[in-house]
Amino acid sequence: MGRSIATIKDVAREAGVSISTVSSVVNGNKPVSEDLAARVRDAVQRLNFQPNHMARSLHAKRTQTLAYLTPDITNVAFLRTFKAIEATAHARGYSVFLLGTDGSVKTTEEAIDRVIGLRMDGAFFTMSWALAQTELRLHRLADRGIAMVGVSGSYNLPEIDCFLRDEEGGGYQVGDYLARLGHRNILCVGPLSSRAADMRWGGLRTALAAGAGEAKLTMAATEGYTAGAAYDAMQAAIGARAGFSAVVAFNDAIASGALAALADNGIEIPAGVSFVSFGDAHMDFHRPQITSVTFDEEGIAALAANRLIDRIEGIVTAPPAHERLPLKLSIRPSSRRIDS
Amino acid sequence: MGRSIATIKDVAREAGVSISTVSSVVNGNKPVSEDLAARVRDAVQRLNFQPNHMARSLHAKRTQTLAYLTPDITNVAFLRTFKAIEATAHARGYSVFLLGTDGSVKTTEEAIDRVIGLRMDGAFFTMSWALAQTELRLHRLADRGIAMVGVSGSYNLPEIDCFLRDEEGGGYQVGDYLARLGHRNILCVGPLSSRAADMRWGGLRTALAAGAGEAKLTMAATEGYTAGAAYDAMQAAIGARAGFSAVVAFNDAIASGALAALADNGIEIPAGVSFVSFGDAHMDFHRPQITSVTFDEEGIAALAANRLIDRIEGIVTAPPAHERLPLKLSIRPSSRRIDS
DNA sequence: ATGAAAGCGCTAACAA
DNA sequence: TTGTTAGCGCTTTCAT
Repeated sequence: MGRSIATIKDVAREAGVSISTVSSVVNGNKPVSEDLAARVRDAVQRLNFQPNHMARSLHAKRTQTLAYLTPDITNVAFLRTFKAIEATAHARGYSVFLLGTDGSVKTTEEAIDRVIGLRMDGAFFTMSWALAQTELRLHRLADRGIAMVGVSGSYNLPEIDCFLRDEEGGGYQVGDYLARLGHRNILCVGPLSSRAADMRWGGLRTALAAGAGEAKLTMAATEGYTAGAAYDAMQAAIGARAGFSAVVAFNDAIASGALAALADNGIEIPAGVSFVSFGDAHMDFHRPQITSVTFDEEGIAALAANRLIDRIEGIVTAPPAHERLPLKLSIRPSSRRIDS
Repeated sequence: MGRSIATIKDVAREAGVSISTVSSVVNGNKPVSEDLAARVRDAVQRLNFQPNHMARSLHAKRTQTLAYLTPDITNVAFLRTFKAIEATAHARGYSVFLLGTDGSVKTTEEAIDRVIGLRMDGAFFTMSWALAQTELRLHRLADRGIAMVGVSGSYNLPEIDCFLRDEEGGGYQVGDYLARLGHRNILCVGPLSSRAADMRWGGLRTALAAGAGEAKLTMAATEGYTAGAAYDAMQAAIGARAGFSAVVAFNDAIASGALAALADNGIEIPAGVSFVSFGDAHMDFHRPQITSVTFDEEGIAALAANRLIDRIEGIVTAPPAHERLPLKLSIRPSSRRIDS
């Protein structure tokens, strides 16, 4: 146990060469005679040498670490994004920290402090509401030359690359679909004061207006994004006899709470009511399967990761791009045609 | 943007003091006259100085970073553990990397490489099967003085502190409960060659033997831990008319696949069959609610995190402890009494 | 092709 | 109390 870790110096001594020669061999960036190179490789092997990352970073002023900030590390969609980001990052030699913000400004600030403190090279942001509140302080990162990109979420920050979802388009697809099935009274369950919600419900409303003369949209507002809140909101809506033939849930967590409330009231899907969700592919095994708006998390993640690293490494210097990636409506048996 | 980041030197110049004075003020470990201290704090403020973590670590030979290795970063139970670990770690000044191993030896090795490469101070391991396979190579960490503790999972590694779950006790509770309800034919869905499975089914069997003279345990083996695999296994068991009155699922992912298969075959819970799961509290909103074995993830995580850090900081030097923390059976409406 | 030496930003002896 | 200085382990000129 006492055996201390081998340094480049130890390797140099062991191989009988200078430390700069060792460095050249290890990094393979400077020509070295085969003879010495072999001896160095040998010594590295014997001593189990691994370059000290701290020393390297200190010199390079780069740490090869990134951060992924997201409001809820428990949300499967974000996790899938993280995983994909990590894969790309690892492939390019970067490690990434998963930092939860709990959707609170304070925790977000702490996370940002951490990014700065650890001198991370870049950060991915889930473009959520709390983040937008923090926006003003994001310059702290920019000032220090820390690269940033936005993923998922709905807020577009003009200063940075953003790879977001076409929420409006997604909402439109849902509305269009429901309208075609003959639905005229739709209950939306989800948070009220969220940009994402505005866009989703907005798209929905547009489609309804276009496709189905008279249509009514009722809101069942949840406090926050939890299944519990959705359960309560749904119970309230049922109690109020809101009179709806279809329910649209803001996301899978919301969906699962709403579905539970529906079940507890003996309302069956799709017989009693049709159900659609903005899904995180969380509920593949729910029965009946839920029609939902899905998204290529992995694709967007790879895009974002490569862009961030390209910025860091100076490969891309163009002005920030703002992309809205398409959502797809996966139709499953949770909705049915009704007679008007 | 071009503005480079302030170093301790800049602060020293700005405040008109020596760098060691700045250091003392920043770290508050050496007495400094109020006059100079104030000037330093001012300069720090003005220059927005934050000590360079790399430089610090280089000197300290400590990075204040930890790793949490787990087979599936998508599993809610592990994530909750991670979150709790992170909370404790942050409170004590450490950051933690979430590293997925996909339950594969190769990926686990890569994760270990990363731990070494980044010179992390310690690592949490989910004591899974793949990890046990890697066991022999874990000495690479030990050799370098990297602290380790095991959490969750079932494998006890004698060399390190382990905070595991009392799987057998959990299994026993399930068996006891089911036996009391009169069940004599029980189907177990889950992986076959897993230590955790052995222990869970073992406890179950013991309880059955103790409580219910003749009882039959049938295995529906899944390949891996996915809901998809469970769905297939359950379908097969139903097809084989295995004749069971109760199903016990290995975990929530398995449960969700099995439940889907049951539903697709028109078998209702608990009317058609009783259902119990080793749960990750993933399914609070499933209907009917599932009786399940639950666990205090947060508690174990805090325990493990504090222990790991205590080891790193030399606060604890006692020989490795091996604790098995109790599981609790949360009874919900998914099981019913049957007549024998 | 090889090596000596100067930092990278910080901490901690050691002097003053 | 304050300042000077020698590293921590590595990369990278710059000589040789």
